[in-house]
Amino acid sequence: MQTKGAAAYSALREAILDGRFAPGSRLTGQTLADELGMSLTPVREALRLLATQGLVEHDPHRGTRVAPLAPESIEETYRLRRVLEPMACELAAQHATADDLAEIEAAMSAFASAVDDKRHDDLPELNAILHHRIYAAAQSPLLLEFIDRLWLRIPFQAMSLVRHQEQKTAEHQAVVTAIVGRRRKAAGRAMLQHITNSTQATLARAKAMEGGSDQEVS
Amino acid sequence: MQTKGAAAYSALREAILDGRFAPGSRLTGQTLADELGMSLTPVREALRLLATQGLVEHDPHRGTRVAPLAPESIEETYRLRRVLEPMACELAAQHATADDLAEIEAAMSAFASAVDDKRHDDLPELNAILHHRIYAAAQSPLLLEFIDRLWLRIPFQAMSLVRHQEQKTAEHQAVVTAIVGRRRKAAGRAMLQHITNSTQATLARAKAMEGGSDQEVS
DNA sequence: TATGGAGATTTTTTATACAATGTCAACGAT
DNA sequence: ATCGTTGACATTGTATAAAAAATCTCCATA
Repeated sequence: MQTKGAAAYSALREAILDGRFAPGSRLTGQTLADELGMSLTPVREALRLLATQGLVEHDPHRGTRVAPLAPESIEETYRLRRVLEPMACELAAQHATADDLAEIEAAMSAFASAVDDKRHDDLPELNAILHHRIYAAAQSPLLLEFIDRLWLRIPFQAMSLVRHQEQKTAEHQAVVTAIVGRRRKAAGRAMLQHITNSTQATLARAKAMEGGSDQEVS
Repeated sequence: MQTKGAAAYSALREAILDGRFAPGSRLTGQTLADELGMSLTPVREALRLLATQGLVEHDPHRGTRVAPLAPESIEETYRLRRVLEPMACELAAQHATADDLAEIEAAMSAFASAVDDKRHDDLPELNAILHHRIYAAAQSPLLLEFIDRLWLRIPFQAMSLVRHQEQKTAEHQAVVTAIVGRRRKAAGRAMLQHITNSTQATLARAKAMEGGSDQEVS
């Protein structure tokens, strides 16, 4: 079983990304501890972790509040994604082991099947797994960690808007094919294209719902 | 007065970077608490913070140990530096405020003066300040954090080898001039050149001293 | 001799109690 | 009437103690 600190962390993280806490609202330790059915200590730990990841802001002796996630921070996230994730794909095309490739293709099939079967609820998870496996194949732990940090800032939630899934599948397939074929530059270009397309959709959607919290992912 | 958690953090951080704890050695909470003259709680907090920054590794119920920085990770560090730091320079050229530019030029002068006066001991510090101010001007907190992470992996220490300081000054000056002149691409190129040159020196030096710990920086 | 496990020990994790600090409202002075 | 001060209150920071988990030791057994 995971530690309570970890449990508190994921619970709070999910709650914040789901928008269950209004941005800027205060998070008092004891209250959260009561709600989560645990003591103050693990809750504090979770809050400190969230603070280092920028999801909450903490001032000594003054408390922690959920970070008001500015629209420009979404832009920042995607700017970094456009640089780091294609880079990871290039490295993956160079350095992926046979095992890596097998896992990537398995994740690709799983995603494609879910699209075919219209299992829309599974898509965010499968999408995340596919991306993560690709990046892991780059054999660059620090780069992987940075990318993970970026993904922490992408709220999953509903992800109910499942239009264009066929296009996303095609884009994913292009990336995977390039990596398996060891075509370094092509892999990077394909991922850049994929992210650019997603960005368009996300920013448009974010603007449309104006302050709404769920977004297009991947 | 700062909180004890913060005090513990900086104390441990400095100790680790100074090499006072051997990489891979175990950091047990109670022991550290005794040495620092405080209780376990703030020490734990500090350790968690250090873990998010990659200076220590933490496994649940198994303890935390100082991260063993692998030699191949030097290469990884520089690969990411070559991407992220030029990117930050481009952004700085676009978004730096008047205050940012003033601080950058002040840091530039300070570095140049130190070179002229042969105050070699001050150079690593001044170099770090200059770089950091440039990156801070990019107005991209997350990018700044990533770059800080990279710099954590560059051991400072001796840095006694102070050859080529005139060249480094010239390279710095080129970056600063481009940023002040709002020449985005030129700023990125100049920094890339600077880092590439440093990389050559660093890797050569690292290979030469084979396992030695101090390196050419910037 | 090698192996496997029960108990002891160490270390981490969590809970609870206490201290320190900041906030806010009521009050008084200018 | 406004501004500053004081004190009660709420909340965070720290210490200490108890609980849980992992590791280690050592002996019995194959």
